[in-house]
Amino acid sequence: MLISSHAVSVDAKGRVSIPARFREYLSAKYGDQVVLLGKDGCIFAYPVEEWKRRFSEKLSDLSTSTKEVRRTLRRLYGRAESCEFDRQGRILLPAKLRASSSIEKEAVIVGIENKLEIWDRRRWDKENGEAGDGAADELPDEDLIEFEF
Amino acid sequence: MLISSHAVSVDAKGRVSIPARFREYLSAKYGDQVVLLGKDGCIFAYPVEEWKRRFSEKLSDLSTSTKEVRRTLRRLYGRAESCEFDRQGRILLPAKLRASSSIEKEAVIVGIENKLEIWDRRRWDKENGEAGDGAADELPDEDLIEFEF
DNA sequence: TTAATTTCCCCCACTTCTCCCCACTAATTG
DNA sequence: CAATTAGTGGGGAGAAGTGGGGGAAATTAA
Repeated sequence: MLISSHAVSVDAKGRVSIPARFREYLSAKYGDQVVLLGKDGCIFAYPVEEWKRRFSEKLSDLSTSTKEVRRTLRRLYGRAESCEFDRQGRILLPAKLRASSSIEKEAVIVGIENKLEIWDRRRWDKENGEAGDGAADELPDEDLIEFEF
Repeated sequence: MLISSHAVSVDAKGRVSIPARFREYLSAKYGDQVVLLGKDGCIFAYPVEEWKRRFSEKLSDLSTSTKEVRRTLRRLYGRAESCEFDRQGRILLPAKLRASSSIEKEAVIVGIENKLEIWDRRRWDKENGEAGDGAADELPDEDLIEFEF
């Protein structure tokens, strides 16, 4: 299971190091290929098997006979990017996705169960960080969480 | 699995470079021959085996005794074009198909599971791009996707 | 049948980008 | 505190994308 967040830097070539713990888990369980998808102002990184499970498998049997289905597939696949770890355990974030998620020099990588999210650090702090406004108290009550998400 | 979109240029002779990742996947899995078919204002490119799987095999079983079936086959096969990669990994888009899909100088090639789509860049941006209309939010929610189709 | 024209495809040259490798620094562990 | 691992950064080789020249093949015309 993936969990926790790490601040990392984005180098001039647009690469980010995937924290070792995440990488070990991903490689062992899924292999080195991940699928990136810009969403919610950040980048989702699915292990490719996880992507297939969530999307391909559900969609591949669907008839493509309606225009609406073809359109949805286009948007989903067209915005995704497949990429692999380099030998240093980094991935290259395509310029397109960096732009759409405002990621420049500092990023935050968050492990969420079986995918990663990659955020621009400022945006992460602003939207999800624990700025001194007692945000910690805003965490959902465990007893309620199962109904809320 | 094919995934992601790439902007490419169309040269004066009507050729487009198929991005290396797509080409590798296609050649390894299917060989070098693809079948082009104009549809939805773009060009669909099926690996020939995929074409056969989708159409030939399903249709050859059908009786050709009805006029309606014969007519459908005529339209499908009549509009399709077979072509191969050249040594530089490019394909020549027949003028007919370029015209019907408005492809001129800039194109976008999209990998969608097991086929490619080739779009005029402007049309792609307009119909499927992420212009600031919050289009990203239109992506299907993973959890809902199975119920939507 | 030959000549003229067009189409297509191979090859080459150039630019850009990707990824490997190496080196350095920071952090972690024993 | 030493030793190992993790993260960061850049140089450079090779691959990928682009565009054009030229020749072979096919088509059309004479």
